[in-house]
Amino acid sequence: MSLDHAILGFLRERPMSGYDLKTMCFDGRAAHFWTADQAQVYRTLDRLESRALVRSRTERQRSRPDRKIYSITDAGTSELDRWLRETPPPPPLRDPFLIRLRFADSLPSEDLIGLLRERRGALQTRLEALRERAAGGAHTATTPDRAALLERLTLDAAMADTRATIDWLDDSIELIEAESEQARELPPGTQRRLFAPPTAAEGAKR
Amino acid sequence: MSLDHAILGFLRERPMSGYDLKTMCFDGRAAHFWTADQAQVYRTLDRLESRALVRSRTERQRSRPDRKIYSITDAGTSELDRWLRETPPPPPLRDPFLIRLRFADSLPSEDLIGLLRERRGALQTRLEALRERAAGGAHTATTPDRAALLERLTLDAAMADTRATIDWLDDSIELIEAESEQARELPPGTQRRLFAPPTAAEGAKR
DNA sequence: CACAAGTATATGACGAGACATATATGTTAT
DNA sequence: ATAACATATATGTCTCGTCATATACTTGTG
Repeated sequence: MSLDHAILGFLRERPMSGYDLKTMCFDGRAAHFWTADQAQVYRTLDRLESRALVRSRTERQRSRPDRKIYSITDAGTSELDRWLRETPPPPPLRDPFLIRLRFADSLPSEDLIGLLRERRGALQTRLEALRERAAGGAHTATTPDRAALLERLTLDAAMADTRATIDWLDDSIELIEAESEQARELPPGTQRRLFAPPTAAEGAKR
Repeated sequence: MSLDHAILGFLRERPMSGYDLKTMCFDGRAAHFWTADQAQVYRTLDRLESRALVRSRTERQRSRPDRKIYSITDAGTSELDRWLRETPPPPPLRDPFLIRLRFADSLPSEDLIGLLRERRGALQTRLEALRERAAGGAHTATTPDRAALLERLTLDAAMADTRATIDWLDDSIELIEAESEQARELPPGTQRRLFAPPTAAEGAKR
């Protein structure tokens, strides 16, 4: 259902072809909060048209394949506005990386830390890409344009999320390093232990 | 694939039935990073057994339905350890709420802000639940147990993520309020504008 | 006594999403 | 020349995940 409304949203801004939606939107402006497969975009457009939420006209091009330009209908606009007011509960968090981490106690400490550092690197790269997009973005906080502000906020969300995860990884690496030090000092059997704060990271925020 | 390995991970800790996996793990200890439908758990166990990664024995109970207790095989343990070392790129972010936000410029400011506040409330509730779980958790940062530490880190991840999103929502609400003030002062046509920092929130962190 | 809830496993049906492949044409690079 | 690439749409197929439903026994509640 999400993809349906994402497409309605983009088509309300301007009519577009499936190709445009895929390349400009789901591989571009929306890539940091929603992606979509090409096949899925076309099939969703079909379905939306059959429900009369969008309509299409074929645009003939010289020396190019025809384009099917979709535009939103009044019914589509109503449906979008109705959907915008819904407040479904946030979906449960699901992160495959946390599955890996949760069961990685069978790995040597070095490998485990390597795993976390690798992930950190990937997220750092992602964060830099997001920052570049934000810098080049339309709404550099001066346009009194609601849509541009909201687009900017979606980028902020992605950046906030990525940065928080990086910080968590840094804290986690430290904790694991401290714990593996400790294990070296106190070989199995010796069950005395050093003090460590409540896994740090968890200050008295909010 | 993720569910396969989550199940292998839990079964490596101790043999369990599908019912246990569903109620204790995917509705309990793992719920903050992975969930699974009951039907999917049983079907995945079937598949893992047919691949000889787990085996089952039927435990007869008096005055209760039989239980099929699954345990991990050597092949299962190898597969889990192999998988643990994989470093796939982080999956693209996907957040249905951000679709809604992105296209919510057709809503009146009050409704838009209501949407954000509602979400904030839901996340605050989630955060409190996570904090309780963390407080009651096994690893209160004193056990020198790698598995308990890693379990704790997954909770930290969920809390960090949730808190970051709440902070972002607070910043966003402020920005939208500021913008809608501004719009009231400068009715359409009047294209002068007030100063606003680069959507705040984006300090010079990291 | 009826009914709901807890324990326990299983199947049918469907939608969402990913991947591969097919088709057609023109331009650009090797 | 030929291959690769960009433009443009479409279909087949598969996995993952969700929802509904079926079965069967027991305990607790009204």
